[in-house]
Amino acid sequence: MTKTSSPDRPAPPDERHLRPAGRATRAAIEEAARRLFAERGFDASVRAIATEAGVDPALVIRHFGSKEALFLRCVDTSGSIGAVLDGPIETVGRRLVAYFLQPDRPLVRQRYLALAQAAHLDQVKEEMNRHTAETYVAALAPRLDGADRELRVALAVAQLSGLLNLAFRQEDPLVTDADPDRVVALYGDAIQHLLTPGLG
Amino acid sequence: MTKTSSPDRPAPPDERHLRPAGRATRAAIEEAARRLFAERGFDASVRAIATEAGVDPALVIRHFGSKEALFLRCVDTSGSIGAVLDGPIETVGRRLVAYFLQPDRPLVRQRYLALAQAAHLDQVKEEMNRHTAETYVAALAPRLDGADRELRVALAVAQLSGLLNLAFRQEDPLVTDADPDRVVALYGDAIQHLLTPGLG
DNA sequence: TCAACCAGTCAACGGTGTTGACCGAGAGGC
DNA sequence: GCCTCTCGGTCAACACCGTTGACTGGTTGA
Repeated sequence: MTKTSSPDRPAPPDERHLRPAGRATRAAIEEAARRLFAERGFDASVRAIATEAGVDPALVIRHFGSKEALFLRCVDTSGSIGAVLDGPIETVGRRLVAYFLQPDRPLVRQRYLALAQAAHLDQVKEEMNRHTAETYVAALAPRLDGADRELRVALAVAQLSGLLNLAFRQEDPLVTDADPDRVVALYGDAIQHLLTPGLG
Repeated sequence: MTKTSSPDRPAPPDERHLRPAGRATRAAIEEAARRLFAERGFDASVRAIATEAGVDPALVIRHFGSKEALFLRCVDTSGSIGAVLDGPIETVGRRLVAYFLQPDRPLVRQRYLALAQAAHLDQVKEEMNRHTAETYVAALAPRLDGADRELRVALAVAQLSGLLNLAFRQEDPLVTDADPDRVVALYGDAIQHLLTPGLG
């Protein structure tokens, strides 16, 4: 008796064979989750998301398996960072810092805070490591000179994460009260020094 | 009617006027908390700490006020970092990285993970900012040349926290699998570049 | 002696993520 | 048209969390 079509009872929904009603509420849950995760980070509770979507909390789990899986689906790490990485390699350090610190892009801040808050979950860790490798290392390492190209890009990502940590999460006044242009110049050059030691 | 000596009922214990029995169990709770916080970070539950100490969970709160306060008391940020900071300023970058990445000091790793995990708590944020200012900025800024001395030290701390984040929390294989000596050299020089731009 | 106070226990509150039992409705096969 | 079966959804409950307040005993100081 193969149990391919009827896995016991709880039956995890497979995205495909869903009826229109199920697809609609599923979308409503995901939309509510995106909004609340952006507002409160991983602290947004499953029950609050369910209330926002006008649905029973159990249904959230039934549709997405777990809070962690729903979170991963809602927080996409993609963004307009590609254009920054594709620009001139000699000035990518300052451009990266300027991109993440721009005050008129609250989504960047929100996304970082949500991810940093949930970084203890294994799947989130994997996703972030994958993002580092497939976005940053893939874009920059081939364009570098010298040894340890991939490691140097990874360390540059570490520098970036440290700055965002102190500025957004830690909110250290020494950084938040500083002149943003000075931060871009100083920290951007430090990143640049790791990527292209000879220049600058 | 001044309520200086009798604040209603619950009476927060003031460390001073404690009977020997109270002092003993208080110490037992703190010892259990230190062990469990080191093992599991902030996820260690008050109930688990109480069980480990052979005590009722309510007593933990009665003695320390809250889980957060107990955590702050147990995770001290002090260490042997002072000696590293007091050494030659021209090579402090590499020495800092080497100090934190040394594999034979699991306490450094544990302490960082516990603090990073609890960084969303306001008092933990304040404590970490205070530590940055009083330990790192106070020790290094007066010995630097040029402008933005304090900001540059704070940004160097940001660099450090980013490296520890990627190495300990994120466990990015690009960093964990790399040759530690290369990481010390590359990242240490990047920090050094921020502190003493002219040298090296 | 007796009142005040400390040490400690107990049950409960409101919150969390998650599970399993249950029910109504719609779709497919005969 | 009926019957069956699966999907959509609700409900109550579980186990855990941090925290609170009421309560009991034992010790201490006046």
